[in-house]
Amino acid sequence: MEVLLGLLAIEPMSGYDLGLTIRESIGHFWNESYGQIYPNLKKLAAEEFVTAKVQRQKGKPDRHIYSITKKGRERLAKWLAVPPQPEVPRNELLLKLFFSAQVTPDLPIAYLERMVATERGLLRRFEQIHEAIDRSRQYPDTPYWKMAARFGELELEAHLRWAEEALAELKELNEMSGRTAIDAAAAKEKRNAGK
Amino acid sequence: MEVLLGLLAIEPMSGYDLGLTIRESIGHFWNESYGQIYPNLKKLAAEEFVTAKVQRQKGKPDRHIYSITKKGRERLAKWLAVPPQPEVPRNELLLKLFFSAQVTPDLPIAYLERMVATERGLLRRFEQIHEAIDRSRQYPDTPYWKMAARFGELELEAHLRWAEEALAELKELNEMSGRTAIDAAAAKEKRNAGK
DNA sequence: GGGTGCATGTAATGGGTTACATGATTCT
DNA sequence: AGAATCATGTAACCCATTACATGCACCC
Repeated sequence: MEVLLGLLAIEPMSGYDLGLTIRESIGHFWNESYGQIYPNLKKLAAEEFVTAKVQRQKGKPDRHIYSITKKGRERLAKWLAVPPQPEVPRNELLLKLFFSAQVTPDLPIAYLERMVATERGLLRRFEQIHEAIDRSRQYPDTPYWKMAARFGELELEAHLRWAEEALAELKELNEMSGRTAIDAAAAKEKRNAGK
Repeated sequence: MEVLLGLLAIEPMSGYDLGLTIRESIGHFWNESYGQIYPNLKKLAAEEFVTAKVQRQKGKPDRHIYSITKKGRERLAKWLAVPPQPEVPRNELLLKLFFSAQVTPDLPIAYLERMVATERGLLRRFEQIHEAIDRSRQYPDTPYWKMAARFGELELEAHLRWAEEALAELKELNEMSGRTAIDAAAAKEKRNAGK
């Protein structure tokens, strides 16, 4: 709901564009589906937080370009003044890892390797985001946009460092899984005593 | 749903205990409310993934102790074998920061300072979690539990480093906000050219 | 000819939180 | 006396995703 207001405060655009913009520029910390965007735009228009102009097109459907109103800006400012509530995280990968003693270690190993691959790709995307922000020169916004992007970058780096550490340990566990649990525990004791 | 199965695979317990356990040991990456736990336990029992035993108490309501069945373990293993889907993140703080050009910088400054305070507290909690895991000696599980806790730790550290970096920049922006936007932009240009 | 992109929208479905209700005990 | 803890459970509600529907244009 308020994301729409926030983005329209930067620039008027259509519901479709809002979807694209959300995915491309704030997708790493926020998400909104079209099944949410279109009905919410209607509600915002009904309460006069935004106004719509129809733009006819040939061959393609009409575009509804939404602009924020003064009333909308007030509502946005009011929302921005509400301290953000701590989120309830849900990390399925960690949950499965937590229960992985129930299966063989090669399952979590595969998951972490997949995670490393996708996150490495994302890391490169952040460089592009920074460059895009630098090019845009939308003055008062840019420092905030960069901070948000930087957050994603630092978090990703932390994830990758963790994943490497965890993978090393999982592979050790995997090698030991041939022996019995007691042997494995003893081996670990010995190693820890050694250093 | 499957969290319940996973936790009951470690140890039989009541719905109430499941709620406490989730909050205390996996609360940093997963959450489940009682409005979810109790109905789901009923469903799991109806499909024979778990069985219940009633434990009478004086003064307090009866406790329903749930245990996982063979069928339940199979279902858990099957679920663990499904690759975890990448989550849709939602970070309200970052979203508000992203739009903060609409307000004065002291708003995001306050939010980040609050975040730093709460996360520092959490960081200390992680030490306790590690110690608790070390004490428990629940053999095959402990390495996985430690990895999950380590994830939370590293992520927190990354957040804190980011917050310090961002706070420094926000305070700079705040000092400049007395002058006009053009002055501020010019000042930044100069600084960047200087180094 | 068939897939993809543009562009809007609705309906079904599912997931989850919050609030409420109960009732005894223990702590402040 | 009043609040908090133990312990279960239900119902109302909100939010969100997914699937579906439409229809033209463009590319292979």
